[in-house]
Amino acid sequence: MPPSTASPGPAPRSYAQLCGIATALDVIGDRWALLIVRELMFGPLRFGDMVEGLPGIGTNTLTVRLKQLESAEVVRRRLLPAPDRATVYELTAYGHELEPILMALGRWGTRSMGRLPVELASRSRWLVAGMLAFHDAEHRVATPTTWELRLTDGPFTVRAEGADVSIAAGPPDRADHRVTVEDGDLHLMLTGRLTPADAVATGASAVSDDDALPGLLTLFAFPAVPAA
Amino acid sequence: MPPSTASPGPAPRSYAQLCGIATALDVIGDRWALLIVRELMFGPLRFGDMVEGLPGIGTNTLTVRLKQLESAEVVRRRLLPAPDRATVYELTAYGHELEPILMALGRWGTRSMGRLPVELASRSRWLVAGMLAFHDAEHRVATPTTWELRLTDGPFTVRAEGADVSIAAGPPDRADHRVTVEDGDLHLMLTGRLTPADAVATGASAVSDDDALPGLLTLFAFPAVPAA
DNA sequence: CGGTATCCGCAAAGATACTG
DNA sequence: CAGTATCTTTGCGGATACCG
Repeated sequence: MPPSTASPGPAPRSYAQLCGIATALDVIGDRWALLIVRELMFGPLRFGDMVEGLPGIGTNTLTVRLKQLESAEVVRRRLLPAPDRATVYELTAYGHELEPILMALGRWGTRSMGRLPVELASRSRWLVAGMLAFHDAEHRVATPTTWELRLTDGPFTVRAEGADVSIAAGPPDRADHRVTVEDGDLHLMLTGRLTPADAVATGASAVSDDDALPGLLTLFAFPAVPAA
Repeated sequence: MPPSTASPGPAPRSYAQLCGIATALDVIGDRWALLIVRELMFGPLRFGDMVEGLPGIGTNTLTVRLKQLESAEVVRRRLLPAPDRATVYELTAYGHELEPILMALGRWGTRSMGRLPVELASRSRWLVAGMLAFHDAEHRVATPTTWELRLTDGPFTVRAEGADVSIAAGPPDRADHRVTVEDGDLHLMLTGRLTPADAVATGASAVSDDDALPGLLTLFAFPAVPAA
C-alpha cells in the first residue's frame, strides 16, 4: 500500500495528459455532462426541469455533475431575482462555446440513430437542437423574421436574420408568425415525409397564416431519412 | 450503421433519446473512446501502440472499446498485408468525420489546462494534434511544402498547400525541410516562449536549413500562454 | 508480441427514500 | 421543489494468467 496521500479525498479522475482533447474530456467527458450542456443551450433551467430533460439520471448524479461543471466554469448557478426566488442553472460564456461542437456532434450522431433501442424518450428541446444543427447556412431571409413555435413541451422563439437562425425557449415578445404542432409531426415535415399543406389540412398543425410553416421549414435542411 | 446486431446479453447502456447528440454519446461517450479516435487520427496503429498512447487504460478496457467502436463503424480492424501480418486499427470514413469535432474540442479544452494535475503524460501525437487544431487558416503558403518533423516519439510529415495543412505519422518520401526537436521545445516555440534562433543556437533543435523552423512555425497560431 | 479472459478492489452511476 | 442520504449495481483500472 502506497504512503497514503493525506489530501482531502481522492483526486477526481483525470486523464492527466498534456493534450487539449483529453483536458476537455476531463471537464465534459463524464456521463451526462454534455447532455446537461445541451439542456441549458436554450436558456436557464431549474433543477427539476433538468431532471425532466434527462430521463434516467439520478438526482444525486445531477447534483454532482452540476457542481463539477460549475467549478469548471461551464455552468453557473444563479438565484432568480424578485418574486420567484428560485435557483436556476445557466451556461457561462465558456459553456456556450460548446454549442457549435454540440451541433456538429449531433449531426454526426444522427447517422447512427438506426441502432437505437425501440423505446426512445423525446423532448421538444432536443428537436429544436436538431433544427439548429441542420440549419441551412445557404438560406437567407430577406427581412428579419420571428416565429412563435408551439411544440409539445412548450413555446419556442425562432428568429431568422440574414443567414443566421437563433432559437430560444419561451414565447417571443412579438411574432411575425405562429405555428402549433406536435414534435413528431414537425420532425416529419423537416425530414420531408409530411407536407405543410397536409399537416394543416389534417389539423396536425395550426398556423397563424399560410406563409408561417413553409417559411419556417425552408430555414432547415435535414438529411433524408432512409426508408425503414 | 450496420444491421443492428440483435445479440443476446444485456443491452449496452444507452441514453435512449431521440436526439443526435445523445446518440453520438452512445457511440463515443464512454471513457477512452474519443481518445482512441484521437490516437488513430494520424494513421493506423497496433494494439500495443495504442496502449502506449493511452496511459492508464487497461488492456481489457481497450479491447472492449475497440470492439464497440468497430461495431459502430467508427474503427476498422485490418490485417497488414505481406511480411508484417500484424493487425492494425484505423478510422473508417465515419470515424474520420470526428476529426474537426476533436480539433474544436481540443481548442476548447486548452483553456482548462491550468487545472490539470502536476504529473502529466505527454506524447508527440498529442502535440501534433494541437498543431492541427491551432493551424492558422489565414496563412497561405506560396508553394506546396513538405517538412519532416522529427519529434520525441518519432517522425511526422507536415504538408502545407495553400491554406491547408495536413499531418501524418511517419517520414515523408521527400521533404523540403527537416526539423528535429523535442516535443517540449517545439511547444515552447509554438507558444512564443522560445525563438527558433535560440532553439537552434542552443542545440535544442537541429534543422536542415534556416528557413525550416520559421516557415513551419508560421503555419500555426497557438493561443498565448498566461504567465504561470 | 498481440491480444483475450478472469478476478479483485474501488469509484461512479442508478434507484429510491428522505429532508429543509 | 431542490436537493441529500443510503444502498445497490455497474464500470473501470490493475494484475495476472492464458493462447495464437
